[in-house]
Amino acid sequence: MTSYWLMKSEPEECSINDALAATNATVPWVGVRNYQARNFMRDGMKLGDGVLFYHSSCAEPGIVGLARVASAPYPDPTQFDPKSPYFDAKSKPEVPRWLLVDVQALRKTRKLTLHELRANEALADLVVLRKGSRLSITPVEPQHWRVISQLLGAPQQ
DNA sequence: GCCAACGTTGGC
DNA sequence: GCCAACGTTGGC
Repeated sequence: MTSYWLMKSEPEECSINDALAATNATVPWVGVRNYQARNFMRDGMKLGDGVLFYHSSCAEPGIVGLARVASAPYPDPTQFDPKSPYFDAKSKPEVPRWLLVDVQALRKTRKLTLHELRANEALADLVVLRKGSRLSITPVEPQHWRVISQLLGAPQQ
């Protein structure tokens, strides 16, 4: 059973273009340091799940591409790298605290802005739009996925 | 840069 | 196990 997810990335860290330019258009989703988001990757995600690629912390946040879950969960190597901003001194290699999945970008879409998402009544219950939602990974209900797919339209350059 | 809304930490 | 203090996220 395929599930759907929305994954936030800061475009200065890893934009949809960066992901598409990577080998196999696949990037390890490093840096998740929130237990709830980690648990979505660990317990919820399956290979091939649909992903909405979202740009956050930028001038115009919004969905910018379609992607898919491209690996099983595995330990995030940056937690063990003292030079990484994501280093976690409390995490031991024997018992990794933080996991990630590989994400394969499938295509760029037009930007479906946060403003546009909020304006759409059919998306009123979209998890990422809930008041106070801060998670970088949120589930997307199938009906929301369908609505968003419609809104995204044809592939963009 | 502000700040609301969370999540985490650590003293007790 | 409570909860105050602190840190983080992310839109604006």
